[in-house]
Amino acid sequence: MNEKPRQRRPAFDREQGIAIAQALFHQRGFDAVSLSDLTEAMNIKPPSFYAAYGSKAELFERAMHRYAGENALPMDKLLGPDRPPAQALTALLVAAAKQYGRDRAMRGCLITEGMRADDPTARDMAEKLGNVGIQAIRRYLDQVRPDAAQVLADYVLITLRGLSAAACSGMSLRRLVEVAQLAGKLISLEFEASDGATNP
Amino acid sequence: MNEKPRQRRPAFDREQGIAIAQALFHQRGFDAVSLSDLTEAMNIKPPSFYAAYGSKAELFERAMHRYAGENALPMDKLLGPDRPPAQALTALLVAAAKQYGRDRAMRGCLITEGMRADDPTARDMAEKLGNVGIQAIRRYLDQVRPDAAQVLADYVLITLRGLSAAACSGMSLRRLVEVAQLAGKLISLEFEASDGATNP
DNA sequence: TTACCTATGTAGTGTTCACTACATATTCAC
DNA sequence: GTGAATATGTAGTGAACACTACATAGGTAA
Repeated sequence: MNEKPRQRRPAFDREQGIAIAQALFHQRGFDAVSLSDLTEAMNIKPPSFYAAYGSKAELFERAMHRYAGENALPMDKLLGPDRPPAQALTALLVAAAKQYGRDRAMRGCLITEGMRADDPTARDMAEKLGNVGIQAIRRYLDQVRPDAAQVLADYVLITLRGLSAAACSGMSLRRLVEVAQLAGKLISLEFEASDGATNP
Repeated sequence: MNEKPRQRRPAFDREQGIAIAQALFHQRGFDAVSLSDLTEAMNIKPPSFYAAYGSKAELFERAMHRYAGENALPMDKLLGPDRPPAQALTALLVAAAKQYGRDRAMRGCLITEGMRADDPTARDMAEKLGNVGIQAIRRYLDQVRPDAAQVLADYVLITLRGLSAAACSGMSLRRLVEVAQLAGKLISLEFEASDGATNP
C-alpha cells in the first residue's frame, strides 16, 4: 500500500562537514552548537555524523586543526630573526587583532575561545592546541629576551586573550587594531628603555 | 498505613542563597551551573527556588550585584585625582590581577566571565553590569588623557579581560600580577614619552 | 483557637541533549 | 552481474535541562 522506498543520498563530503562545523563552532562556541545544529547544517542524520566523526568533541578537534591550518598566525614569518623583536611582537599582535575582528560572524579565536568551553574534553583539546602557539612565542622570547621571557610571553598571551574576548563582544576591528598597535608600541618603549645604548 | 507526614523545614535564608549561588557561578560559570546544583547547594526544592528568585538568570543577576558590592575594585580610590594617572592605572590593573588570582576555586571576574555565557539573558545582564566599570575608566581617562582616552580605555579593558581569562585557565597569582605590573609600567613609559617636559 | 497566607515538598511537565540499534540502500571489487 | 562492505535513514534511548501544578505544612494575626 503505497510503500515509499527509503530515500538515501550518496555519501556526504566529510571535509566540507568539518568546514561547516568550524564555522558553526567559531560563530557560537562549542557548547552552544548542538548535534542537531551540526547535522542540520551538514544535511545528514546523527548516525552518519557518528560514523564519520566519532563524537561532537572529536569533530571540534578536527575543526580546530582545520582552523589552525588555514588561519593560524604565521609565527615563523612574524617572529623571524630578521626583524627587531619589538617590531615582530607588534606585527604578531596586530595580525591577531585583524584576524579576530575580520569576520563579523566569526569573531575572536576559535581555539582561544574553545579553552572556555564547559565540556572538559573540548576544553582540554583547545588548551593543548593553544599551548603550541604559546610555546612558539615563549621560545622566540627565550632567544631574544632571555632575561624577561616569561613575563613578556605572559603579557603577549594575556593581550591576545583580551583581544579575542573583546572581539567576541563586538569591539570594532579598528579599535582592536589600535589596542594591538598600542600594546606593541609599549613593548617597544620597554625594549628601548632596557636596551640602554644599543641604538643611537 | 504508615502515613509519613510531609516534612518541611522553616523558610530558608534568601541572602545566604544568593551567596551560595555567587560562589557556584564564580566557580563554574552561569551555563555550567544547573538548577539542581543550586537547589542542592541551598538545600531547597525547585518551587522554593522560583518563589524566591524568579529564575536562574535573575538569581545570577543578584549574585553579580552581590559580587560587585563586595568585590568590585574601588575605582574611586584607585583612580583618584591625587595620584599620577599612570600610577593609578597600574594600581587598578594590579588590584584586578590580585583579585582574579586570589581564590583558587573562584578565579577571574564573575561579571567579565558572565559576558561569555551562552544564555543571552545572563550575558546581557553581565554586559550591562560590566559596562558600568568600563565607563568609570573611560570617564577617568577623558579627564586625564582626553587625547587618547578611547584607545587607552580599550587597552585597559582588554588587559583586564585577558587577565581574567588567564586566571580562569589557572595562571598563578604571581604571573598575573607581574603582567599587570608590566602593563602598568608600559603605560607609564607611554605617558612619559608623550608628556614631553612636564617632569624632570 | 482559628482562619488565612505564604512557602514548601511531591511529583511531575515538555524539551533538548548527545548518542545508538537496526534494517536497508548504495557502492565497489571482482 | 553479484556479493560484501559500508554508510545511510528511521526511530528511538536514557539523561539532564529549566521550570511548574497542586496539595499541604508553617507562621502570623485575630
